[in-house]
Amino acid sequence: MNEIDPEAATRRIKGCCQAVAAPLPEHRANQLAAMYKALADPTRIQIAHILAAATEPVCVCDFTAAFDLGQPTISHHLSKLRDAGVVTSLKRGIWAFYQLNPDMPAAARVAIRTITGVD
Amino acid sequence: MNEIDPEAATRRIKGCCQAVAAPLPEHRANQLAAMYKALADPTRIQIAHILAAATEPVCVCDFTAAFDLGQPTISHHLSKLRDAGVVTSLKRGIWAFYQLNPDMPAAARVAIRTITGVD
DNA sequence: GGTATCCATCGATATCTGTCAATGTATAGC
DNA sequence: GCTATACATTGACAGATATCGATGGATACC
Repeated sequence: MNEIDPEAATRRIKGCCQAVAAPLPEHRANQLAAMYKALADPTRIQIAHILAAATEPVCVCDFTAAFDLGQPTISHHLSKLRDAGVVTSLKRGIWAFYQLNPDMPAAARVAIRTITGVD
Repeated sequence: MNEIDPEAATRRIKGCCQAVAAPLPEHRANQLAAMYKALADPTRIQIAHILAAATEPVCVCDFTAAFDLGQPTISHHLSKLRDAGVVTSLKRGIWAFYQLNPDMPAAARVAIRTITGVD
């Protein structure tokens, strides 16, 4: 009703409160949080690093060889990255290959560049 | 002993394996993962967004007013960001104010720029 | 000093997450 | 078809996390 919330005005007089930026759209905040969550694990950071350095899709067996983790765990991490749109997968015969998603969200691309240390 | 691991050679013949980039130093992967973990929450994304848009340190009471969350929960999120080195805090009288850490890790600075949509 | 306010910390709890062992599914080669 | 291999999925479990209510510590004001 009132243009000014009297309680807020009182608080402002007391010297603590100020105008604050409008929040990001909820879906945007969720989207960014989900992307960072996908990268919020050392193993997935390493996977992203390996994929960023590779010139061809990388076989899952290379990941299971590179990390001291069970095959289901590697599979779990890869699917997290795939769900986040960071990587894509393809099957060739028996093998599954992963690569960075060429259509990765822009925010993810920036993060990958950070991981590779390009800038 | 041998220069070539026969089992690896066999697998290579089968067509699945390839040379893969050396992993990042463990501490670097952990550091990046911890930083992304700090931002892997919608509320903390919003907090970072507000701080990036602010010209002065922001009072905790502004955060408790901006989010539909209890005061202890806000305090929890702020301390997560502080532990990650993304924000710093100061007390003035009764109030606590938070701002982006001017000496934030470079990777965090890139992430904040992503959140604000500057690039 | 007494009281009120702001914020951090503690304790509890429900949910999420990383990991492994076991199982399922699909393909290749015999 | 049978077997072996590669990978995904499921189930289980320990540890982390987001949230809240309650409490505690510090400061301002009377």
